This record gives sequence, C-alpha cells and structure tokens, in this order.
Amino acid sequence: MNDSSHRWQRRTYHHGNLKEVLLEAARKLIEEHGAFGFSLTEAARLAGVSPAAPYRHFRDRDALLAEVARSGFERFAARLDAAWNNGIPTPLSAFENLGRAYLAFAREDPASYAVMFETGVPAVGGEEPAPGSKPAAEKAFNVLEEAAAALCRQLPADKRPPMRLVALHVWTMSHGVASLFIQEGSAARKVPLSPEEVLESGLLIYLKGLGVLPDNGGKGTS
Amino acid sequence: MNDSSHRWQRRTYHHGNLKEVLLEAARKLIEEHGAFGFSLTEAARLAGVSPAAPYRHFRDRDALLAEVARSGFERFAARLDAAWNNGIPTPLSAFENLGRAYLAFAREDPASYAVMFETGVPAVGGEEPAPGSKPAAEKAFNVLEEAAAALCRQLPADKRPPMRLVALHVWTMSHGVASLFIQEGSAARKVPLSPEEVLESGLLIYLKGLGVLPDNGGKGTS
DNA sequence: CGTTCATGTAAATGCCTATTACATAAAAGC
DNA sequence: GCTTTTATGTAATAGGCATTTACATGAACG
Repeated sequence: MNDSSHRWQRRTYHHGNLKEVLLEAARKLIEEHGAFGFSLTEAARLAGVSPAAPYRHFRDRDALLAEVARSGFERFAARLDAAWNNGIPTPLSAFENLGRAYLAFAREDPASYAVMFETGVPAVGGEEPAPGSKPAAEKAFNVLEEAAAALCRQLPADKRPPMRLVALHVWTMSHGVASLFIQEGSAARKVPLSPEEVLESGLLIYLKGLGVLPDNGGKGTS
Repeated sequence: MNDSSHRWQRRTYHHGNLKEVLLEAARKLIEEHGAFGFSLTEAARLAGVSPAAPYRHFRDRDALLAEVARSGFERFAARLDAAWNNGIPTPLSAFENLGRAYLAFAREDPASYAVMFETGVPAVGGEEPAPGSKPAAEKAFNVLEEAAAALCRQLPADKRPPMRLVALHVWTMSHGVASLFIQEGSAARKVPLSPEEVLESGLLIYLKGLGVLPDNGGKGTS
C-alpha cells in the first residue's frame, strides 16, 4: 500500500500538496473517462492517499469539481486576456488571437472546459456559485465584452449594436465550435476543417455583417 | 413494494412497456438531477420494477443513455424538418422557424439535448455509435445543410461560400446559444434577452455578412 | 517536552452497477 | 386445450464508490 503505488510521492505521512494533486488527478481522469467517469476514490488512488483523504480538502465530490471549474475559469480568463492584449496591435488581429486562444484552452484542457461549461456544476451559475467562482467566470466574459466594445467602436455611433449582445454572439460561436468540434470524436469528422478555421470564418462573416469589416474577410470572392 | 409505489402501473407481472417508461424516467431524472445524477436503479424505481429489470432492455447504463440520445436525435430531426418545411413560404422565414425549433427542442427536452451533445455518450460519435444513432444525428444535420443550401442559392454563384461551412456556422451558433443560455441557471442572467432573441439577432447579422440579407435585418438603425 | 491543529487512515453504512440463478407469463407449436 | 419455448421480471450477490466517524500522526508552536 505504501510501495506498490505510484512512485514520486509520500515519504511523509502528510502529503504536503494533496489539494493541488487531487485537482490534477481529477482533470486527468475526466479527460480519460469523460466528464463524469471520474471518482473521488480513483483520484485519491492516483494521489496515493486513502479514499477519505480528499474530504480534508473538499467538502464533497461536487466541491472538487467546482474548484476545477473555478480554477479553470481563472486560467481561461488570464489566457483570453493575454491573447486580447488590449487590442494591440489592432482590434481585429487581437480579436482573432482571442478566438484562437479560446479554442486552444478548450483543446489543451478539455476536462476543465467541460466542467466549466457542460455540467451542472454550480460554478458557472448552477445554483449557488462557490464564492470566487462567479467572479472568475465573469472576468473571462469581460474580456469578450471588452473586445466586442473595441470592435463596436469602429462603427459610426448610430450603427452600433449593443456591445453586450455582440459579446454574447461571439461567445456563442466560440463555445459552439469548442463544444461541437474540439472533441475529435464528436462532429469533427464531418468536415476537413479545423475548429479554428470554422470559428475564424464564421466570425469574419459575422463581423462583415456588423459592418466592422469592409467586404472581404478572408473568403476572397474567387 | 408493489403498492406504495407510483400508481398507474403493474397489475401484471410483466410490465408491458418497460423500455419506453425507463427512457421517460431517465429523461425526467436527468432533467432534475443533472446529466449524470441519474441512476438506473432510480429509473427502475420510478418504473416500479426491480433494479435488475432494466438489464432485459438495455445492456447497461450507457446503452440506455445511448438510446436516449438516439431517440432524441430522431425527434430533433423531425422537429427541425417540420420547422424548415422545405423552405416554405420563403427560405428566410423558414430559416427563422428552424432556429426557433432548435431552441424549442433544447428547452422542452433538455435531458435529451444534454445527452445528445454534452456527454461522451457514443451516440453522436464518441467511439462506436450505436447502430442507428449516427444516421439519426445525420438526419438532423442534413436539415441544417438543406437550409444553408437554400440560403446560399440566393447568392450569385460566384459569391457562394461552401454550404457545408455555412451549415456548420449555423449549427455552431444554435448549439452555442442552446448550451449557454437555455439552462436558466447558467449565463442567462447576464442579459435581459431570451435565447431566441440572442440567436435570431446573431443569425441575422451573420446572414447580412453572407450577403443574403439586404442591409437591415431586424436591427433597424433605430 | 508537551499541546494543539491540520492532515491522513480505517472501518462502516448505504447506494449503485452488473451478473447469475430462478420465477412467471405470454406466445408458439402441437 | 395443453405443453414447450421465449421474453421479461425478481432475488440474491459481488464489487465499487461517496461519505461519515473515530482514531492516528506529525508539524508548528509554546
């Protein structure tokens, strides 16, 4: 029990880093066995502790998932913010970076993304968001709003749609692509295009519709 | 155990309709307790049979979920097809009906929708689609493709984007809205708009970008 | 050194999945 | 009609997991 398990760990009775290791284990298990094929017990096994140990760090299974979501939103927001980079050099190029960053996160940490958006975990807003979870989610959405605002400002004031609505549209397309096409199993087989290409082309058409783009957005008339 | 349970059922030893009742129970439980808070045992309890009875109709829990997805896709496809109605009276109005039908399905049968799109159930394409499941899913997508094609045909031949890509964009937005905003808990609180309004406005802007719409699509310059 | 608190373990309860052997009734053959 | 076969349900059981409670360990602090 103390030797046959995974190497790296536990010469001390106390683990020293259990909380973080459990979160990593959860993400790994969720990636492998699907969003809910994960069990606290198995995570504990991966961490090399008894099945009861996790309860010193998380009230219950859902609390662990909520923390996966919360920390996910935090990294997500940071990543989106870095990609947007205050709209530098240009709002449009920064906007494209933003879209790519969105998909990159979903691809690189599908477990977090799934827990953040595709489960009833009370982190996004299910019922009683864990304190600190909603703020993190909002921070991510705020980046989208900021980008939408910057794009809207390129329009004459009398033709600007509500920026929040634009942000929602962008979020909608990004999430739609991530959710439908990132997991290579799902619908990806239907097209020879990468999720990035689907999203980028869709956003370009949308921006053209908004009037933010002249009249050719990468889909040359030829 | 034969009397205190739910009324309506079982005077005969054989249930007579167990398979269908189990599917209904599963959908109900998924609605209530989240996509995975459902247990075969509890579904059996709702149906008034022993925990082993479901195994006469489904190989295992996942098989039941796969059937929820498959039958969901079938109703989904039928509903979309009816809404599209061969593009009558006009492709554009039919297209708007299609969007509303998409969201209506997600709202009225959130359990099926979740299983169809937001779980690793091997029905959409996870690994080994249950026979009959993929066809049903494809039928639904084909309606979207048909609608996209009809819209594309309104464009001069030299300005038509690949219809399949357009279909994917539409699917992406529809699914994005359904996934993010239908469950009132999630992100709906961020805006005073209904999912239908978000989707419709987004699609109108997108169609304007495509060139399918003149230059005002419901968002009058006010 | 001894106390205290955080952190981990062991054992137990109860629910869940799934299997196996058995029971019951509906349908099929005679 | 009566029996055989087949479909469908039950009971009992094994193994897993979530969660709790009582107990153990050891690190920090005096």
